[in-house]
Amino acid sequence: MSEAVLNTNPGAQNSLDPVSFFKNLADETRLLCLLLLAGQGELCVCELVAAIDDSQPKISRHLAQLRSAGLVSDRRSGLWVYYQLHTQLPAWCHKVLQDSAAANPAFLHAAQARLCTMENRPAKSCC
Amino acid sequence: MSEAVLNTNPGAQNSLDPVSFFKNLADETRLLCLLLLAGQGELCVCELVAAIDDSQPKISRHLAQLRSAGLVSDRRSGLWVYYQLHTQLPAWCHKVLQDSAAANPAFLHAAQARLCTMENRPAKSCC
DNA sequence: TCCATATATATGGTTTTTCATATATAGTGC
DNA sequence: GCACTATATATGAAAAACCATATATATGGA
Repeated sequence: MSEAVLNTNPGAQNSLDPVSFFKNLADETRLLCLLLLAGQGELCVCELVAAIDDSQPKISRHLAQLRSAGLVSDRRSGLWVYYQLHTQLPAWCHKVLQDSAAANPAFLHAAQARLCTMENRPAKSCC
Repeated sequence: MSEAVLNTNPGAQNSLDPVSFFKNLADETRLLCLLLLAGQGELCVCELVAAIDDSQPKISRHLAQLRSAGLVSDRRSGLWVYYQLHTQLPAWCHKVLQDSAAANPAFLHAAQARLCTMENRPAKSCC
């Protein structure tokens, strides 16, 4: 999967213009997904659904948007699809996400708490 | 002017939530305004109109939105109204703007060039 | 089959843009 | 001082474009 690419030439990673990038951050659901992924490394859809406490189609749709913009990549493992920040995300985008997460703990707190108390988490993840 | 404030208690500056912040950056006109202001310090409306090369009402509307969100402040000097990044902008927001400007020279280049060759600039500004 | 995830369609809502006009200040001549 | 004109900026209202959500349905692996 994850056929979405930032651009066709694999070397340079400059096709993500700043306006598109910020458009993707300008939604609570997507920003939560990105900042949670920035902190946790990799999460499957059901973990994001539990953390953000919203409907599965809604989360899935926003993840698809982030994927087609090249901000995240996905991999399937059995039933679950895991998302992470795209490894080829430009450095400045990564920095913006890290800085935003660090500067806004209150924005992430509830979601992180729900993630940590989630029952039957599929992976060996943290917390 | 500039009755817009980030919040009512003058001390803490936390009322700007990250989603609202990024919504304000998620538009080409507004992002150009912000990044130009981040680089130039202070610009009047007519300079921004010339740099961005768009209609005056459009620029004015977006500036009003940025002002009411608390991202910029304005002061009138004679006929001209000068805008700058709000001095009480949270540090992480300032950082995001600086990093974005530094990482995306191509996004700003044309506007900066138009600004520098602008005729009859009102102020003693740079270039 | 069941479960996790993705997608299609319809709909409601928000954002953006444009045009025309209004307001504010400055300058000039009287 | 007052009237008139010019320039800079702001705003009201309507149209257009865009975005997000819900429901229902589909897909694909175990």
